[in-house]
Amino acid sequence: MTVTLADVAARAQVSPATVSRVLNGNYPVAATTRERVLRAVDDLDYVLNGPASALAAATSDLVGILVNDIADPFFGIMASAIQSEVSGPGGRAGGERLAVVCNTGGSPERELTYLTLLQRQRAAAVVLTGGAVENPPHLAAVSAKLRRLEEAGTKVVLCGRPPAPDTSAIALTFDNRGGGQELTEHLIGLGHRRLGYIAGPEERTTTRHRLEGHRAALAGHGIAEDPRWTVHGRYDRRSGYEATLELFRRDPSLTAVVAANDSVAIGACAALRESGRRIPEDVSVAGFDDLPFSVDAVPSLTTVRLPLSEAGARAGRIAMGREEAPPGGIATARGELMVRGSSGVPRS
Amino acid sequence: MTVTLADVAARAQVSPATVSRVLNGNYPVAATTRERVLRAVDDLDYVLNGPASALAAATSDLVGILVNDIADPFFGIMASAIQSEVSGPGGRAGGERLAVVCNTGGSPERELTYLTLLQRQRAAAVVLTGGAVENPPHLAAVSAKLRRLEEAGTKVVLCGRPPAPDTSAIALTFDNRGGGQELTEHLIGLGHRRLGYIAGPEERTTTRHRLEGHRAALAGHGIAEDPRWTVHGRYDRRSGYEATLELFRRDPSLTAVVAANDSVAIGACAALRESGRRIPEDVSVAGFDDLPFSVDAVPSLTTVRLPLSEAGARAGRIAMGREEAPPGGIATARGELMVRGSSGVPRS
DNA sequence: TCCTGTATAGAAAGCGCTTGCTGTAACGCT
DNA sequence: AGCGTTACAGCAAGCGCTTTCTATACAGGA
Repeated sequence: MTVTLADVAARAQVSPATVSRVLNGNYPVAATTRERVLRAVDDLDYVLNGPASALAAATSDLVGILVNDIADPFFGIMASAIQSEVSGPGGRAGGERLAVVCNTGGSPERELTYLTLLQRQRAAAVVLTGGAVENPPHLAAVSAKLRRLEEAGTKVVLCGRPPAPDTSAIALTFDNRGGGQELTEHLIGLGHRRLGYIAGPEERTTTRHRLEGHRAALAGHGIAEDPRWTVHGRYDRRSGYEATLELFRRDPSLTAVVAANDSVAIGACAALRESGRRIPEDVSVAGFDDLPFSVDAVPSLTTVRLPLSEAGARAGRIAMGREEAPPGGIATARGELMVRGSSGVPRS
Repeated sequence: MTVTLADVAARAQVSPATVSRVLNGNYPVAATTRERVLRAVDDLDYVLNGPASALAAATSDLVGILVNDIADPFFGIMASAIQSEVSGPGGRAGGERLAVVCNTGGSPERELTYLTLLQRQRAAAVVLTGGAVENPPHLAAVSAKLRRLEEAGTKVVLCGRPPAPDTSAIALTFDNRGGGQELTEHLIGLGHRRLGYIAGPEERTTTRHRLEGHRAALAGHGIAEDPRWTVHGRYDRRSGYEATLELFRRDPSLTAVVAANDSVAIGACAALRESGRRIPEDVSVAGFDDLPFSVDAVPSLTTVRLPLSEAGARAGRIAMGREEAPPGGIATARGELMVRGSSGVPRS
């Protein structure tokens, strides 16, 4: 059998209660006794039984991080930042909290399943990252779930995600709308009037907000939008590649392509190159997020930088109660326009 | 208070034992009773108490996945594959297992801390991904930890990592040595005789094996290696950028740069471009891993494709006991040389 | 010297679930 | 009719910890 608290107690000649107190350090224990207990723990290689401890104390050291796609650096960067804050300051996995990343794959069902699993584990906190699916029943289901989690004492933080109605979840959102608008305005400023837009999956807040920003910019400059100029796809390179082909099949006269995110933009670049169009001489391209590889694209990608790491870190700290929640429970971070080589004046 | 099993039992007019059996489905229960219980569960919105269940049953549904850097797609892709297998076939997060990704940041201490945390949670399985730190005391500590985990009934699988001595951990490794050799041989075959090598961090198995392969290729073709031609760095873009500058400062006559991985190679490309060297006309570049963005680099990157997703999926299945372990507990996957635009014949 | 206060340790009652064992009908067999 | 089976359902004993409450010892004050 594995070593139990009682074994340690026996070896240290104290009661189990004392061992527990030494381990938790939340009750005065004489220095000599503590010594003895600690040595016994060491001698026996004792490891606390998490479930038993969680059951008795009605608390747990699990913190859940939900991401849409763990293979996407967008989420990886946020998750990494959240995790390092959750694991304790100083970068050590101290504080002894187990930060766990759960990959929903963007599926509403899996999102709910993971929330239930975390609820079952009585997680100390849950951080949901990235855009939400905008399907009303699902939204309601998630809100209900979050409410129950909060009732059970789980701290809920949303990172890069709009507020959840009827919950007291803290929301750290990105100004996707403003970023999208600024980006398109940059292109318009360069002289572009015929802009294709490769949007993300439908029914996603991120998709909608970025697209709204784009359209606001067009409208603001009196540019009538052609419905052929918008294509929806996934948030990946492949999708950008295919959507670009489709876009130019529909209207070969486009002078710019705005993508839902950097991965999509990279795919768009590939498609343009293969079809013999130069960037940015023939067509300008813009992305969103400013992921690490974007600066290395050739030409480097014009995009909107989102403070993923900062937001993640903050979300982690709030989840741990180490930072106060923003007033109103909502904070919005702006994106920063990064003008690089992939955008230029259109060919006349 | 939250709803307990007893509450459900009361509402369904059965004993707690029966409710437990309905929920676990591991004991015959009359259909009508089951119905009644299920309805009560639904009515009360009951969620099992994980810790209590784990304590009583002495098992848990937690599966740990250790990665060096969650923001790096290399690990993201493996983690994603592992997780989807762990969460049950069909992609649903069914099977009700909580696959948790733990980010060690490449730190030996955090690796051990996470292993202890998982041991504490009595994890059902643990998958360690990526290269190991080759520091003897640390190696021994990890092996000891893995042994204790196994004693406690935790299944241990290594994915993309060499076998752990004195444990019965299943190891799914990559043939980094062979891949490195093949890659360099490709370059030599093109006519290169002066090759720079940007290695990963020292004391890492992955770093060592890839470098060994490179050197084996050189030796096999009678090319004497200049110590100035090897620089160590981190596994990221930045490191590749700096290392390349250093490499050409030391020896401007190099005709090829082989990088520890694709991110490093991308950084190398940026440095070369900025210093006015064309790829591959002036200098050829090669990476390793074939991450998704590598094909989109300009020119696209010559590299070695590793079956990350396949290996991860297999590791996940083995961890779940859904696939038999390979004979001897070890399986090695070969890399596939991907010749693309970044490598060419050297300028004469 | 006696009493009160302070510091420390122990006893024991759970936390909410699982499961071996013990009923107890209903059924089919000889 | 008698009895072994089968099919469920319940009882109750933990699982290994935490924590409240109680006990003890010693110090200091009156």
